Order: sequence, then structure tokens, then C-alpha cells
Amino acid sequence: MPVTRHIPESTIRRISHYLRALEILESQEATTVSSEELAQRGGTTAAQVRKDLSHFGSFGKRGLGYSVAELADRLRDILGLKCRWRVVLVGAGRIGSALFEYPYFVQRGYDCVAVLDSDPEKIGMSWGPVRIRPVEELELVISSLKGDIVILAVPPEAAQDLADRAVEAGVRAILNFAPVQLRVPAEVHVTYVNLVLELEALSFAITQAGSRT
Amino acid sequence: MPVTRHIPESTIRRISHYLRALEILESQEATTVSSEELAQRGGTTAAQVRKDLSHFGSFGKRGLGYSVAELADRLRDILGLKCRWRVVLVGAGRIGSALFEYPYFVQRGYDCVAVLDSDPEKIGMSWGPVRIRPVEELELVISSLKGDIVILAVPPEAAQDLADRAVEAGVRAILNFAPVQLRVPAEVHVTYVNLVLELEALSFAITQAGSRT
DNA sequence: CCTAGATTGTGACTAATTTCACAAGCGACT
DNA sequence: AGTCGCTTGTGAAATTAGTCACAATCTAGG
Ligand SMILES: NC(=O)c1ccc[n+]([C@@H]2O[C@H](COP(=O)([O-])OP(=O)(O)OC[C@H]3O[C@@H](n4cnc5c(N)ncnc54)[C@H](O)[C@@H]3O)[C@@H](O)[C@H]2O)c1
Ligand SMILES: NC(=O)c1ccc[n+]([C@@H]2O[C@H](COP(=O)([O-])OP(=O)(O)OC[C@H]3O[C@@H](n4cnc5c(N)ncnc54)[C@H](O)[C@@H]3O)[C@@H](O)[C@H]2O)c1
Repeated sequence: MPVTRHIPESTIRRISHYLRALEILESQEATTVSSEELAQRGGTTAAQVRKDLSHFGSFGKRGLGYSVAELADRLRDILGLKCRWRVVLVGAGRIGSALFEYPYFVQRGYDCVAVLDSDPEKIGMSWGPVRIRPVEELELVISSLKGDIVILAVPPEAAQDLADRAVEAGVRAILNFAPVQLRVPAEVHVTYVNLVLELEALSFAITQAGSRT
Repeated sequence: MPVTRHIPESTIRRISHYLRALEILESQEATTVSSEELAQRGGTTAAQVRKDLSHFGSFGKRGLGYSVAELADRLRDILGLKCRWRVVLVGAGRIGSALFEYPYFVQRGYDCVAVLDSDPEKIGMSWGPVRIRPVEELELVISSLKGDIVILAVPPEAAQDLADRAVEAGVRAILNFAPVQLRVPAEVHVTYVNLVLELEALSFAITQAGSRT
């Protein structure tokens, strides 16, 4: 891999898409794929695919395309999917339980090592092999189970405080479902899932399209 | 509102954030706000806030800032939140039910007018006032209930087919939770929620940061 | 009425990202 | 070995997004 310069966020997103496309191709027992085909499946252009990949090295064979298995392997490496990640889930509500039961995360290397909540009715319940713990144990859980990633699926009022505590306990990555902007030190990475925002993007687009003259 | 040129997607996202910030300010009974303050709450810079707003007109008073109530009103207008949207939810599984029960959608103007599924065990069940219908009724529901937005919370294999049917029935906007890129005509708007992708962005970032020399 | 202090709106500049275009490289076939 | 068809990798060009700096303009207060 070449010297790691800054890689655009959008490139990473597309790399994820390419990997998913490659996995489908793998299951169909395709052995090679062209940038053109990857582009179609990933919803972009062939030139973009090649540019994205060129940030990390050159993995293809001219005249032939990319080896499906080899490229998939390289992309997993790039995305950090060669190891398993320990995820701590905070908030055992609707979103939390949907995530917990989603099998694809485990398949991709994300193991939910602990679930925490503040609701006395939920604490102590068992979700499969995992028992829901009181949220007071957050720091303990992160340090003792070596949590890498915290998922916040809690009400917006609670999110910042929990983020602070998680960061303090050493977590470097947070996935936040609460519709608030978290304030964290620069070395901590946060991604957001904000469903209302997605709907608003849609209603803006429809309104806009309709009112165009 | 000035002639509607192309507005960056990222501007729309930020506008959503500003609106959320303004609603919090409204509840705290603030009457005016500066671009600087909005920027802090929205996680961006003051210049960006002003640039974003300038795409749509000029809403502030120099020397004073923006009227909280007035700006919120204008942003709701821009985002198309002045009317109620009729949402058709396809897939009454884990994600579907979490969405259905989320009160903030209704508060923001998105009403779930129908829920559909293909599972005979689920069809006929009542979710509050809504009865789960067979997915065969998709076209009927969209046209008779005038659905504006379809949410796809179904397995990836089913998503493209359902999207095609929804588009055929006249839907102009789709929110897709299935991890596949949908192929739709250009006039149809699609947004994606892809949780695995968010986690992958995080594991990339952590891996990257660690290996930096 | 006039000045001081604050904050917007915007055009020029800078940075980032995407698209383009094509030389270079590979395999297959003769 | 030589040629042909195809596809990558990549610098350069074009486009798009974001930052900066400041004139314009508002309120408040004397
Ligand atoms: N449900 C949705 O469809 C949806 C959509 C968009 C955004 N969200 C956001 O996702 C977050 C979770 O939503 P949800 O629908 O799962 O909510 P929920 O109310 O179903 O679950 C929240 C859980 O967090 C727990 N909790 C509250 N305070 C806590 C604390 N301090 N520490 C630990 N746990 C705490 C609660 O006991 C509850 O179990 C919210 O911020 C919500 O705004 C949800
Ligand atoms: N649960 C998660 O945390 C999560 C995370 C990321 C992505 N997703 C994606 O979201 C989608 C939904 O996930 P889920 O966890 O809710 O799945 P789920 O299995 O709980 O629910 C899917 C629902 O869709 C229904 N369905 C299947 N085929 C259908 C069809 N042709 N027409 C109508 N309904 C049909 C099923 O009966 C089921 O009720 C999937 O594409 C999944 O990959 C889920």
C-alpha cells in the first residue's frame, strides 16, 4: 500500500459498495470483473472505480480486469475487516434490538460484546448469550472487554454524556443514532445515522422537482 | 425564493441540522441567533451557514442575526415540511417496526399510511390503527392512498423488484434500508441507509489512524 | 442625528473531487 | 513473434464545494 495520504470519505463509502458487489460476484462464482461492471453495481462510473482503487495501489490486470477474490481480499484489508471488532451497544430499545439481531454485522466481523441500558426493567434481561447490563458499567465494559466501537441507540438527551464517558474510557469510534451532533476530540471518529434527515432530503427533492419551472 | 439552481446535497443535510438546532432554540425561547451560533450547533462554520442559506434567499438582519422563528419557518418551507407526507412502509420486520413506532416522524410531518409485508403470519396483524397488508396491494395502496414516499425495509433480494413496482405505481421518492444500489429512473429520488457502511467507515478510520507513521 | 459595534450576504479565492483521455500493459490468436 | 482488442492506471482538465474577507447595513446608545 502506498504512503497513506488523505482519502476522501466518499471513496471509502464507494469501496464498501464495491466490496458488497464483489461478494455477490463471488457467490456467483465469477472470477474476474471489469471496472465498468463494478461501477454499474456500485452506482458510479468506471473511471471513478479506478481512481478510488488507485488511492491504495493497483490491483487489476490491464486488458483483463480485476480478480474478484483478490480484489475482495484487498478491499477487506483496506476497510479493516481482516480482524474482528468488539462493539458495545448502548440503548436496548427499538433500534438497539434491531441492530443486535441483524446477522450481517457478525458476518462482517462486528461482534456485539455487551449491551447496556438504564431502564431497570431491561437490565438483567438476556438477549441470547448477552445479558443487558446497567449503563453505569460502561467504562468497566469498555476497558475490560476492550470495546473498539460504541453504538449509541439512546435518546438524544443522553447521547453527549455517554459519548464523553465512552471517549474517556478509551473508545476511538462511535456510531450515533441520536439526532444530535456529538462533540468529541479530533482523534475520535463518529458516524451518524439520521433517518429524519434522509426523509427530509427526499421531501426537499420532491418539492424542488415539482416547483421547477 | 430565487431561481432554483442546483443545490448541493450536503447543503440540504446541513439545512436539516440547522432546523433541528433552531427547534431546540425555539424551545428555549431564544428569539434570535447568529450564523456563528448556528454553526456551532450544526457542526460547521459560520461562513458555511451563510453560504448555505444564501442559496435560498436572505433571511437575516445584518448586525443582529436571524429570527429563530422566522428562519425555522423558512427552512421548513425549503425542506418541504409545510405539508404532511404519506409514507408507505414495506417490510414489517425489525427495522420496519422500529421506524413505525418512532414518534418523531409523525411530529415532522411523515405519516405512515400503510404497512405491507409478504409474510402470511404478519399480514392482518394490527399495528395500532394500521393493519398490515399483503405486499401484492403495493400498487393499489400507492395509488388509492396517494403515497408520496416508500420506505423499503425488506431483504436485499426483494428490494429492486419492489422499487420497480413502486416507481411504476407513481412513487417519486424511496428510502432504502436494503444494502443494494437501486436502479430507478432519473426523476425518482432514492436515499440509502446503510449501517454496515457506517461501521466500515469507522473501522477504516481506526485502522488508518493506527497505521499512520 | 451620528457613531460604535455587530453580523449578514456575497464575490473572489482555494481546496477537493470527479471526469476525461490516452499511453501502457496484458492475453489470445495467428 | 506480431498484431489486435480490451482494460487498467494516471496526470491533466473540469467541475464542484468550501473558505475568506469585506462592503453593506442593521441596532443601540449617546
Ligand atoms: N426508532 C427509530 O426508528 C428511530 C429513527 C431515527 C432515530 N432514532 C433515534 O435513535 C435513538 C434510539 O431510538 P429508539 O427508537 O431505539 O428509542 P427507544 O426509546 O426504543 O430506546 C432507547 C433505549 O435507551 C435507553 N436509555 C435511555 N437513556 C439511557 C441512558 N442514559 N443510558 C443507557 N440507556 C438509556 C432506554 O431505556 C431505551 O431502552 C434515539 O435517539 C432516536 O431519536 C430512532
Ligand atoms: N436489522 C438491522 O439492524 C439492519 C441493519 C442494516 C440493514 N438492514 C437491512 O434492512 C432490511 C430489513 O432488515 P430487518 O432486520 O428489518 O429484516 P427482517 O427480516 O426483520 O424484516 C424483513 C421483513 O420484510 C418482509 N419481506 C420479505 N420479503 C418481502 C417482500 N418481497 N415484500 C414485502 N415484505 C417482504 C419479511 O416478511 C420481514 O417481515 C434488510 O435489507 C437488511 O439487510 C437491517
